[in-house]
Amino acid sequence: MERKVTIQDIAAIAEVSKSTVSRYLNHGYVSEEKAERIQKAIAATGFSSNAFARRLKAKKSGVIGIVMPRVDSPTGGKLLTGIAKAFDEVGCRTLFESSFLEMPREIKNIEHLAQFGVDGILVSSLGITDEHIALVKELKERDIPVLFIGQQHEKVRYIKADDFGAGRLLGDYIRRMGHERVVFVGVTEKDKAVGVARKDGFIEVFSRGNRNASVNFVETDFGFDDSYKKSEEILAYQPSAVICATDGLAVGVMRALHENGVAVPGEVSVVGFGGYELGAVTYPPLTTVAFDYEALGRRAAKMLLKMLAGEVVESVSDFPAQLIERGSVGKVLWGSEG
Amino acid sequence: MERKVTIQDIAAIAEVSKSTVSRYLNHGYVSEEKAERIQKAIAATGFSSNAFARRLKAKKSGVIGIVMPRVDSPTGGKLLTGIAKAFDEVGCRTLFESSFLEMPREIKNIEHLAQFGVDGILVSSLGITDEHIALVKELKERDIPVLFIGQQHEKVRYIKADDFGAGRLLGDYIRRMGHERVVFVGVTEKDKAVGVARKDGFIEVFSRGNRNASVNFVETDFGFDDSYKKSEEILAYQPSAVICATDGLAVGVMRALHENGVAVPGEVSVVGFGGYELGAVTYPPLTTVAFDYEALGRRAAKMLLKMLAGEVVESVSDFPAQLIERGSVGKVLWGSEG
DNA sequence: CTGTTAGCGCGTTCAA
DNA sequence: TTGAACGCGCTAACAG
Repeated sequence: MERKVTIQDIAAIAEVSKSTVSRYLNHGYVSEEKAERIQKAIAATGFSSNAFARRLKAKKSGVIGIVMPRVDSPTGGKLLTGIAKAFDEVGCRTLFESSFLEMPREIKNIEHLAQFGVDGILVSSLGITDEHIALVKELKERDIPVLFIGQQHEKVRYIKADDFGAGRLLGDYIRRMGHERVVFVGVTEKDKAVGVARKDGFIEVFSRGNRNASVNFVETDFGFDDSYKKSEEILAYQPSAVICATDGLAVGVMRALHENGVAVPGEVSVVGFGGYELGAVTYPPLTTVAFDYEALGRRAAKMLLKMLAGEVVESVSDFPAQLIERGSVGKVLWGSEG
Repeated sequence: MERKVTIQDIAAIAEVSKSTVSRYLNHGYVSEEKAERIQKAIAATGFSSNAFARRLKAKKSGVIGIVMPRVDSPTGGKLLTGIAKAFDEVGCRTLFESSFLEMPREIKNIEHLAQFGVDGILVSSLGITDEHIALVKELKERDIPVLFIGQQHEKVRYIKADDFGAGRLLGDYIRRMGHERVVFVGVTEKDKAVGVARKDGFIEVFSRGNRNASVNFVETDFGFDDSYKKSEEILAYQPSAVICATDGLAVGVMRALHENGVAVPGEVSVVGFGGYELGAVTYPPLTTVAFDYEALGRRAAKMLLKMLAGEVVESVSDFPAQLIERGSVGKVLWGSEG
């Protein structure tokens, strides 16, 4: 590898023409004898074909574009890990861009990546707008498939965790634990997945046919500090349980409760969504509805690979959640409320 | 952007030759008049030059390769964020690969990226071996600069946090708080930064000229669970303070202490290295020595950019740490030990 | 099954 | 200052 090894070089070493090498690399219509010589030459030089040159002709670069809002979050990190592993296994490279939580930037990222010449694009989205749809349509004509992660829209292909189901799971659980007066700490409804689906799922199961059920809603930003600051508002409702749209929010609430001398789960129960490691280290450890984001990432990668191969894939919106009972939810004794 | 816009297309629109467009894009030896026409065409089409084609000729692709052990960690995520921001600002793309914590793979990643044709490589390393050095030397001849992050070796360019200084900072602090009998919970010495420098720095300041100082060492793997499991061994030394090489380790120790009914910081103090958010949500919140990994990432990116520009840069090993006093360290009253 | 030939989109000569 | 012609490394079409 003294300098860049080209297909030309190994053609010379193996004493064949470059096209034979190319054929060996791509389809395989080569005689055993020459194939072996080529194989040796490649092994000896550590050659791997230049993706830039290949893309020019083959329209395939082996490079996948990835857009994420951020990676410095447990969710984003796990997701990217799953994606990276899956693509790594099939020899695909990943070109990474971040939207830094800005929606307009997300669009720019996709355009960028497409113009760059990636084979396909994976977008961990903040929300799918009309602009997204138009862009994806254009890219489809240019044979660049796009798969969205984490948000849904019937006009595009997507894969997302079952936020609604997760909400239902928690609604059922909290109800069975005897809670009736609860506060749901959520985020902006612009986020259909985290802000709407989780809440709706919870309310549907929790409130259905239960006259005594009471759900008050408190909106915060994402993040530990934000829910912490809203604790006064939350406590004013005198809930027996606080349901938080993310684990980060839940941890903030727990901290506030702790500082106000409110016992968890003795007096107030707290639950979150996410299953972050964060929640495992608190006192008490946080009960949560967990998504396996790494698995979600892997599956997304595999879906895109299928799309690349021209197969038709169906969107996935039921990627399952799992209840992890740790120690932050208690059973309400009959008549103990108020 | 109906289909891929090429330099040819905008040449036609602007009624100039492709080479004029190319010149406009790269140097700028174009008449004002034509420059304006070209400028308009580019804006109208959303054109951006095809990196694959460009790399073929120009040997510059505007793509930087990044190798990281993992991203599903607070450290990795912050680092990548800083890197991504800095490169984004100058219009560089980032090709990402993970070594998945395997050292041999780290080498493969670098080779891969180089053969792919990236302009330069940033490696968040697990440790710099002779193989690394040889490879970097080869790549230097091919004009592909490599910058290591997090590990040091005099034969390569690197940037790393001042682990030794961080250890000293903590050694001084713990000593001033009156502790004498402590346990240092560390990781393998193969990791020169985390496993060696932090410990050595701590011991140097903590023990110097203090006959009563006693530091026992317990080795664990990285990770919350690992230190948790070693708690018995740690407590057997009856320390008044436990120093942990990472915050994750510290949180595991705190949990074990808590479950054993040992008050923190009342009976035993606990500190970590890292400054992760993780430590901010525990009870008590964890006192720690923090590194600003996002800033570190930005600085690394800028260093590589300079190397790309042909400037000579010096390795950095004093990226500073900062003590964050939260609530897990108490003052030892005179004579209260044992 | 194989080698020859012709571009992919771009940057860089070279004359003009 | 400009445009024409060439080639980067590779794959695909062709003829053998």
